[in-house]
Amino acid sequence: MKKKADTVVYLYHNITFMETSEHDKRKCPSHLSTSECTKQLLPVKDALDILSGKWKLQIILSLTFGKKRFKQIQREIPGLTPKMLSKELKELEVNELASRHVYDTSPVTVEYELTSYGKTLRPLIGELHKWGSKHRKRIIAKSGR
Amino acid sequence: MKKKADTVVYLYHNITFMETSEHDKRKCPSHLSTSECTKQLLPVKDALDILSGKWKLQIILSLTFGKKRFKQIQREIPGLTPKMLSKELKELEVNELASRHVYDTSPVTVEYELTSYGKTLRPLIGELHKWGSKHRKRIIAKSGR
DNA sequence: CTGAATCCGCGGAGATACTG
DNA sequence: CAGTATCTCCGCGGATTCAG
Repeated sequence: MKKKADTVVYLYHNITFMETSEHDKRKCPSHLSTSECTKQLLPVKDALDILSGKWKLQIILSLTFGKKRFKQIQREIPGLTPKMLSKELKELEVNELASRHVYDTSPVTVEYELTSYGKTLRPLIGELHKWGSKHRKRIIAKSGR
Repeated sequence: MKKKADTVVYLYHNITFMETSEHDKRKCPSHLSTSECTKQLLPVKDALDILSGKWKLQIILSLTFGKKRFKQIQREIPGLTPKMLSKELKELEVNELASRHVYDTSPVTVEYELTSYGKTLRPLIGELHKWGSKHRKRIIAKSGR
């Protein structure tokens, strides 16, 4: 968890802050002012970071169907290794999209669950789905298959 | 441009097709049926592919402000090399989000422009922006800076 | 100016094995 | 079961150079 690296600070949430003093035009499209950049571009990237990647979406989708245990999720998503699952779940937790509950059984039971905040992603995913469907149809039509 | 690789076909649009015959549970979350997977997951991924990556968003954003020449775009986006810009623009073209016009001057002039189809991304980006902004505020508040 | 070609290094992710 | 540790490999993307 780095603290500072040049003019940009990365937090563990994957959120990029601009150091107001000196970032200027260097990390930002030059047709935007500094504040415009922060306002326009970064939030979109934040949202994208949450959803993109090879597994995130599938994990989120899996959790929308209810509480799941670690192994359960892994079984549902072919090819997903424990290392990756662990990493992704941590990110979801840090961003408060999923919650982790440990039950003191033996061996341990851990359940993951989408938080109510996590469920606010629904409409966004809906929009992605809407546009994606149209796009898919359009492209398939073109390539004539 | 591969044609077939196992049960999945990748086209140059980055669209993933399922071979209906045998993909079954192998490339898909097992809690979804084959058709469900195609219907639910893939379109969202399509949309995500269009927008994610280090440069795509900035390029699209740059083009929303009007026609631009190659070098012009590059100048506006710090750190963007011609190789990457070229690659990204090709993808946008292939997906019909941007169009390329060559003018027979000397040296050559090439202009890029968002297609009207490309502009249909607007609401989607708007949604990403909306959610991303909220998320950003939430996380910043938590980490108390 | 608008790219294409080449080289190369780093980090992300897979495979495998291991621990509490 | 729920992860961690270690190793390895590959490919993205940066830097640089060249061509039309």
